[in-house]
Amino acid sequence: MLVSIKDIAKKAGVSISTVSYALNGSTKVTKETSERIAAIAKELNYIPSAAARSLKKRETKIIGIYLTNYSGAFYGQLLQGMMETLSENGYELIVCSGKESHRFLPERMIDGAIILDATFQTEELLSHAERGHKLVVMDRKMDHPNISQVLLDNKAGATLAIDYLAEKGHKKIYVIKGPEESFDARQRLEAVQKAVQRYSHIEYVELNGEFNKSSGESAAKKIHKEFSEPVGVFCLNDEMAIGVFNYFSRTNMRIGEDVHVIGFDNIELSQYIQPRLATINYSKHKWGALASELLLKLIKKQDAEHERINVSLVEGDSVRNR
Amino acid sequence: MLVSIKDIAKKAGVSISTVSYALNGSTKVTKETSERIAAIAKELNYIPSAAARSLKKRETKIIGIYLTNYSGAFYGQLLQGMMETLSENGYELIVCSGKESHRFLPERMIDGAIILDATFQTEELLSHAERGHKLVVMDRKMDHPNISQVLLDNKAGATLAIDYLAEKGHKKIYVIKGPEESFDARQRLEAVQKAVQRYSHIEYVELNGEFNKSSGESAAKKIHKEFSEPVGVFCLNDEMAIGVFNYFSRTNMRIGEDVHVIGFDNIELSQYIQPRLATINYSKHKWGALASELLLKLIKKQDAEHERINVSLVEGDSVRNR
DNA sequence: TGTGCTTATCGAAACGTTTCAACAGTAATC
DNA sequence: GATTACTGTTGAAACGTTTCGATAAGCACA
Repeated sequence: MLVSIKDIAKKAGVSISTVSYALNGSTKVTKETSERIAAIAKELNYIPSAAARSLKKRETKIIGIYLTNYSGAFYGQLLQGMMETLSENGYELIVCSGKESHRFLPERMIDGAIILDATFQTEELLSHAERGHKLVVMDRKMDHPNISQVLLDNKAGATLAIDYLAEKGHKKIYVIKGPEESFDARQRLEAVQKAVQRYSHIEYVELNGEFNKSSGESAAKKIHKEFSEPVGVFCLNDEMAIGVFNYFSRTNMRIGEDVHVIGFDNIELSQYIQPRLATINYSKHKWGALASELLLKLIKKQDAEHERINVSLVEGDSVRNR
Repeated sequence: MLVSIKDIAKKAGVSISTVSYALNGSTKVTKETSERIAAIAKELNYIPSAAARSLKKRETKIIGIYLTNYSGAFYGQLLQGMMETLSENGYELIVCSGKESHRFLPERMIDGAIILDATFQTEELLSHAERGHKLVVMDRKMDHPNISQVLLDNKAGATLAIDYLAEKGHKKIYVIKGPEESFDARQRLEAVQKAVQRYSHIEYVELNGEFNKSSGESAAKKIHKEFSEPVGVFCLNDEMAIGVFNYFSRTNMRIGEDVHVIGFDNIELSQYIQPRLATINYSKHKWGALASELLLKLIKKQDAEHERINVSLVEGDSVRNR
């Protein structure tokens, strides 16, 4: 027996509409009754039903964040950034992951969603936007009045990394790529290819990677096999760089001497490993917060906006002069 | 204009109840009409309204997880563990954090909640349980038919740590405590006090800590000031141990020689810092998964259960023989 | 006294489901 | 041929809100 607006109405001797208006702070209802109703509501321990409200108002005050997996090292900070902005504005965050969850976006009448999940087809997202759903994408470029985007400046980051290696005198550079599905990986790789062309004397080799430690290790193994002179290695994310560290720690080769490594993401770990990993930094917290802000704007019927998160170089002893 | 069950009914020339039964796979409705309805539903691009269903059925298929903050190092794995079990069973996970979110538990008619948030008062939780909410607590002991609990074996862990230090010949042991609100911190401290009594020759000192890096650093500073001979330090979590590492890396004292450190949690970082941090390990993934399982059981009207997560010692060069 | 205006309150419909009880229609049983 | 039992379908109420349009009361003014 949930206590509803109806019970309050009965006890207060008014109609349910009055109660509804009162509880929602409408100016129509007189201050006197309004206070009386509030008192009764508290007394009866009234709790509004979010479901009923959603049904009627066609809004849920819920935002969905879609991730592929969140064991990844920086999702914590990302979520933290989102939570802060969202909860300040009365929204809650629902975290969705896995194939099943796609169903969820339309069914829940979620007010909006943030996408960081390559398993979504762009057409799928487009059709949601077409139906009026508000989206923010963090993992692809899209152009639609219901879709905002906030992307990393991957190009600048990758260029920074290559320049750094070149500047330190490296003539042979390996790049450990990311998964084909990842937008960030593709953008970073593209920028690398462009950057490397500017240095005609540099020998440049691409290796496959999957943005996780074990693929970093496998790549490192290949580098080890054909090793003859000091090389630079740009890992398209830090996680793989850790894998490279792991591999070479079991050999007689030294990071920062024989193998010079730079990563991307500046995850927390990177500052603790020895030697400190050079990498490309950006604020995950800000990234999440900005995505949320854009989404809230979009929900308030404002226009789609496109933002970019700046990146910067973090030097570290994992890269030294050749 | 959302397409509803009503539109399907009209198009199929049947009543809305038949459509509802058909779509829910009731055996009452004949296979023939059932298929016809399904076809029409697909054709019209029908999407059920979760809000309407929730309102009527009084269930949401949403589980809430309440956290204080999730930038903490192990929340990723924890959430991952939860997500897996929950989504297999058709539930979604809504992550709640911050004072505001307390309101959320009753309003959303969430089917159940997992609590890992010391800012909840135990009485508050009790009253929710009393109203019929299903809860799993991971951060306190509670006994109620609607509340299951799954706790770490903090006692065993803390004892393991002290024994390890004692075994390595340490005669002076510092303990860096956790925040007073934290159940885990309290349990660990209690066990430490008990364990230390068994070694009458050990000098034992408590220092305050807040489970974060900076409080680890402050504690380290104190240790540094009164330093005269090699000491053992048990940090009640790894995060603070990292703080201790940070502090001493700026001094001329060496971890594993002058200061011997053991932590608790075995966060990912711990295996990468130099020297490897000795610590107490347990599976965060399993912890999360088990909590979810218990909650699902509870929702299916089964009894409350209490489970315990085992811990084990991870040796590391941050603790050596004295 | 009647007209018009404002203000506080109310009734009722609507949101999209689920599900109980009722209902025909057919088949089975005596 | 009457009773019973089952089967597939239906109507209607209910879940707890919001909100539009109507209504009544109060007041000022002519």
